[in-house]
Amino acid sequence: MKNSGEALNTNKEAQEEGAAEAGRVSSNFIQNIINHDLEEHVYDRVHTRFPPEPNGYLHIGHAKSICLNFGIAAENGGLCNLRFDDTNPSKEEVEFVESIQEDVRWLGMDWENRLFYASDYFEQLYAFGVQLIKKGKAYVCDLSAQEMREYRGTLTEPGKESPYRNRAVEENLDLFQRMRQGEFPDGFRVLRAKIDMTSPNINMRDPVLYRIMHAHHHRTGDAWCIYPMYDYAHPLSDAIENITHSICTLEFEDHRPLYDWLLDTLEIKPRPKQIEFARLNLTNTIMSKRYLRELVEQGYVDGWDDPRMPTISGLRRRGFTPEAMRDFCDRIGVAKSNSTVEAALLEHCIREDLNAKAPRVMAVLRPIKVILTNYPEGQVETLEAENNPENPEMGSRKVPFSREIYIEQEDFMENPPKKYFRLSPGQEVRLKHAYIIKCEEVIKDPSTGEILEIRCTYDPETKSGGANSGKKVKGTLHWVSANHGIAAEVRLYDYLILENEQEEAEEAGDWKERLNPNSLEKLTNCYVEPSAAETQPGSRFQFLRQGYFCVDSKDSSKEKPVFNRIVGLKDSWAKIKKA
RNA sequence: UGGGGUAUAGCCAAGUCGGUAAGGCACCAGACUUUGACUCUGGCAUCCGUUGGUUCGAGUCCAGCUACCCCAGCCA
Repeated sequence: MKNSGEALNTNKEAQEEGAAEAGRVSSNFIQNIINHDLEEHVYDRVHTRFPPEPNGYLHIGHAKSICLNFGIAAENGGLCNLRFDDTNPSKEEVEFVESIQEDVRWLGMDWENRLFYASDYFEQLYAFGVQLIKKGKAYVCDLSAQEMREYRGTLTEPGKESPYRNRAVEENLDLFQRMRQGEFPDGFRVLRAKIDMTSPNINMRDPVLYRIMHAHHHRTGDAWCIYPMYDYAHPLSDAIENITHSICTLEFEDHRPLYDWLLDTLEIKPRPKQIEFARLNLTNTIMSKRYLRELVEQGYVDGWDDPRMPTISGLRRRGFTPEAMRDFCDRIGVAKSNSTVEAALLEHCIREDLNAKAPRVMAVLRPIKVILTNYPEGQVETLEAENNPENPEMGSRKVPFSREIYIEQEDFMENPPKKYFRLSPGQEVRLKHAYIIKCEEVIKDPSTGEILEIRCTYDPETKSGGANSGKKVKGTLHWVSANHGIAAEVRLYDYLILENEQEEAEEAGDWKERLNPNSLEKLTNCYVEPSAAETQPGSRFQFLRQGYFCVDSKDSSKEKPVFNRIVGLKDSWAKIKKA
């Protein structure tokens, strides 16, 4: 048996290990509270929970909460439960309990054998209700919803007491039991806490604890026709699971007095502590469940897992890694001020992760043909190409080279501006892993002026890795051999929402006006080098000089590979061009 | 005119007993470069919403003011 001193020590060690692993000292106000609680022996352990309602798909805001709850537990040698807050059957579905588990697992979190449902506690919750009635702290109220609203008062005016407030305990007990029995229709009566109708905090004006709802519950079926409210079920579920720190978002701050009232009234001894933090806001996207649903239902996107969506499933399909997501959640921090994190930080996190992991490959998205006039017809060379300069252990691959190749349209300009390092008439560039070539002639369609092909010569002395490969040129281009390239589709994603700096009008409904009409660009005439086509859905690459791409998990096939752009590479040329 | 919160750089965010403003992203400059990437180096708050006060000393303590967010579901 450990004494509390040892337990504390273990916690501290775990915390230090966690911090060391992360390479930084984790410091946020929640950890400070926990440090204090451990030192003062308010608790001798840490137990958190992630409590989603299964009424939709998880998004990156939930990821913040998941990382926080599981992370805080891990850093303090504690535990974190996954609990479905399924107290409103009219909104909840098994489809969501499944997708939520998939998403939490994908993020790398392990709830072990601690998967719970608030609905598991319905019987206990009912018993607590009976206790409250017996203590004279709850009563059955017959006011209609409309009447109750009127009795509640307003933000500035106190409410008034319900005429049913002083019913006898026996009558309340009888009525509550008959509510459960299904004797009354929906909305006919409710169970209410008896607190204070004049409280300046509206949540304390005799809040509803139970409502009648003849609805089929995804787990309890038709066993119940009364369902507990969040404010009632949550603190008690926390207590039942021996949660120490119940972390939720800011809008529940006003509910904490009720949370505490319930636990104190029921004399639950080491009371779990509710702590509120600011939810995540991200630029260039929307996070509200309602708006996300509109995007899906009104066809602005292809579904909840559309790669442009901020849902976990969307980000996963886009090609984000769990590691990058966790890193992001670490970096944004946890505090109580409403804030909006720039999308650039998320992009940085995925770039940093993939820079180390993703094999390099060459792909031409908007091809233009280059003919090497002095390269023997029919000859094919197999060039050696490193897979990742950041990580030599990733080895190398073979890339076929021949007389006709494709390069990127934007890598050639007939009349280049200053500082243009790429191909233009008379200029030399290196073809990555291959030779230096020189542009000799531009073939155009005589009627339209469109460039049909570029004729170049190559310098056989400059083969990469060869004795004379040291020659320096300004530019290096990626390319794909015309006869060997695999045709592919590439989907370029951009922000869903455009931020207009000038207009400060950010009223609730106007997000649709900021929808980016170009959030998806499909390129169907792309060529990737052969090695990129022999892959599994979900595998990720860096397309040299372009960005990070992921084989689409739904639409890609052997015959026609489909790649999603996860994020582009940083592009300082784009900045120079603009200036 | 009620209650609960929050204000530190363009964006996040540390700042524990009051001792002279961490870190990251973004941005700028340079080095390196067979990816205009990566990496590296340097720069980027005389100042902490504001006005006063206490103090040898205030982002931290006190008082006032201002701005923004949340709350009147039988949603969570």
